[in-house]
Amino acid sequence: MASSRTRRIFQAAIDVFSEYGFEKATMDEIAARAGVAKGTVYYHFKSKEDLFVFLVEEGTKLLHEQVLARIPADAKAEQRLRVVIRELLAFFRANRDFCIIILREAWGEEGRQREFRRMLVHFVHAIREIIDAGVASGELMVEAPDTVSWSIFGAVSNTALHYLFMDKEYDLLSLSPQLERSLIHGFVSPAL
Amino acid sequence: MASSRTRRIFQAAIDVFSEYGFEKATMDEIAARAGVAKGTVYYHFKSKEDLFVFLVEEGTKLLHEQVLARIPADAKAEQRLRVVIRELLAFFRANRDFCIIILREAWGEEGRQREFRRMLVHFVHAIREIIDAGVASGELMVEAPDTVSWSIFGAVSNTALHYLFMDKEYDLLSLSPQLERSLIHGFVSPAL
Amino acid sequence: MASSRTRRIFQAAIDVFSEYGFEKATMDEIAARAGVAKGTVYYHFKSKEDLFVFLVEEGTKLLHEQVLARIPADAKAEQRLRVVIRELLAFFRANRDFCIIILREAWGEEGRQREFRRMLVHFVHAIREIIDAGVASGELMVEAPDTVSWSIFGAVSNTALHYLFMDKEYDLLSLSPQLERSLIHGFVSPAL
Amino acid sequence: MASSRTRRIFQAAIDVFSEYGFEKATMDEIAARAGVAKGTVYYHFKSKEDLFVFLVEEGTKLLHEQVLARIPADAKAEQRLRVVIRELLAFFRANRDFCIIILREAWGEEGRQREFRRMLVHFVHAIREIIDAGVASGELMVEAPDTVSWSIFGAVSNTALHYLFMDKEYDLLSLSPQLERSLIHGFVSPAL
DNA sequence: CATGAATGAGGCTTCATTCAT
DNA sequence: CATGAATGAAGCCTCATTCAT
Repeated sequence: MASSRTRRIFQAAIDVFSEYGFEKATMDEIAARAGVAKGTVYYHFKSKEDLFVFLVEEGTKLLHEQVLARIPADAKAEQRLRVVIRELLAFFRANRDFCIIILREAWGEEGRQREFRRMLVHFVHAIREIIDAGVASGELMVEAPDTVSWSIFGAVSNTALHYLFMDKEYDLLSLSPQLERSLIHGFVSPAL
Repeated sequence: MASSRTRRIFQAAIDVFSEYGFEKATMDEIAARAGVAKGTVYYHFKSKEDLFVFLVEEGTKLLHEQVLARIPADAKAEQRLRVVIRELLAFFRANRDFCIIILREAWGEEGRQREFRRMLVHFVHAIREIIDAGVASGELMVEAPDTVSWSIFGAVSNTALHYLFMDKEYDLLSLSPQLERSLIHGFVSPAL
Repeated sequence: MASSRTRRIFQAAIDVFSEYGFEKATMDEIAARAGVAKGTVYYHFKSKEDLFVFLVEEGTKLLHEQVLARIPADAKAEQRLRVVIRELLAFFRANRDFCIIILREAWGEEGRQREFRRMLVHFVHAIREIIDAGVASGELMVEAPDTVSWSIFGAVSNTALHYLFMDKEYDLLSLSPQLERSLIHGFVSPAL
Repeated sequence: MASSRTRRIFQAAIDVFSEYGFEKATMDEIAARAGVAKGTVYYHFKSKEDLFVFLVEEGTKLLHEQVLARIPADAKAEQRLRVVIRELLAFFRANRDFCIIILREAWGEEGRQREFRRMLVHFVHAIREIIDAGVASGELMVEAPDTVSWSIFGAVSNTALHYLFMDKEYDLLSLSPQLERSLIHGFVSPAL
């Protein structure tokens, strides 16, 4: 990702993939939005698939930097989970197009789709470790940590996706308190 | 959906769409799996898009019959939410391919994608009504019923999807107790 | 052309052919407009081409009855030419769709196109005979009777076509005096 | 129409269209005759229709250059009409295929057909202006200049078409004196 | 490094025709 | 006689990829 030419093409690709999906996106459109000739795209990326693979790698890196790396190592489990939820929403807001791509292209048996799932699995695994630690310390009570980890991820990502498609500019961060509360504490009235 | 021929083609379409996604699925493959000539597919459905539209309609009907219609009208909110979760999982198990299609093709701006979202919105709205009733009766305590409804749906569907892609035959119903518990009551140890 | 069924289909064919042209017309549309099943069309006419051949035959007959047969055998050449022009315009008015088909499909090397040209040649030959007779009697002075015959036919038919496409209901007969005069006498001011 | 490749394809298109007509012509055949791959045709012209539109534009230009621009501005009306007839025949001879296409595809309601008619209307209008001028100067005596203009055009074009289909190599220019004379002066014997 | 013309495999769709009922 | 479901050849068009400049 050295040259700025490469980056311009890459950004155009994210743009186009998120708008059309992998199959319907065309290399012509990507080249046009990047403002380069089609041959140039092929000079920097060997194929359409390759462009997509790059996306996964880049995304994994970003997810690390912008979400996982920000989880406080020494806080309590609940607090760490709250941070995950909040930062994941922030990540969605900051990388809208990219997130749409991932969540749309993760379910299937094509090579790139497995790649995307691997990335999600990796992320969910991080959630799981927080939960495991919380359980070990007696702070949390979770029978099926794997299921719970996926359901947290699913709840946050699907909800975010829904609001983004309702309104491109929706401030996802405002959902954070509600999601944190309902996911961690549930919503049955304590009184009952 | 009268003739059995029509149904055969429709089933083949679900099959192929779930395996390849809308864009990559080919009418040739659908015809081959249905065991008819390509022209026959077009005799029964006027286009690829049309086949997809049928899918939405059929799916909406199934979702109604197999999930929404089974929610007990007079039970308590918590109980009704548990049923929704359980039946949704059962629905995923019974209509694996169809569900994969929906969740994959729901996010985008194409006509069929909006159609799918409309269907999801409809379903989530049903969850929301249960929550509203529970809040009205004091049984539940929910600040943001919309967000919570989407997060329930997202949690269940994403988790189901994940397990299905890990193992086609995974018994999704076994996830039900865990999801019911963690979603409704949260998972912070009561002790703390 | 016995049964009324056959006639209904034939009329529908003229309708559709004149609207779409031979190639773009479909047997489905013809069947639909005739109010019969597609198989029925094939029961009465062996193929699309066959339907077209019928058209030529039928048209030739009509042209005979409605134009050629009305030329007074014993009148002077000029008078007979005037009748030809007038009756040809009347024929266009009465068989609008059919005439459009003929003039559109006459120029090409396909079998049916040669057939149509044969029909035109036959008609133009009738004009030529009038001219020849007029020349023989000293009434007319024509160096190239063949060329003149075609140019009369071309002038009348093209002009008619133009007005019909400007206005479906245009009264073609009103063109008759003008065409008769200008074709037979020319239009250079006699004074000069 | 810059590159020679583009021109080769265009020529092949005229060739094929004139031989088969718009509907029956295939892009495969055009590509084959141009000696390029099918994709190449689409690289230069975005659709079959587009190729046809080009034809109209190109043809309109040629008609201007080769016919209309050659009409002497200061000659007498009769002389100018003679030139129109002569140059139109020359145009038919020089652009045989193109002319066949135009006259065959001008009558119908499709977009391209209206386009072709527009072109003819433009041309006939030029004839009409000559006639109008001749009438104004007292040189001609024409009651219905519009009808006469169309009939001149129809006479020349239909006659030319007929001879071309009889003999591809027929020397159309030899028809000019006959057509000029019979159209302008009529053919009733002056003696009578 | 960059270009963009050229390619051809492959996809969607149409439609004349057949044939079992 | 009549039907309409079924067929498959054939047409239009797209687009990832290559390559000579």
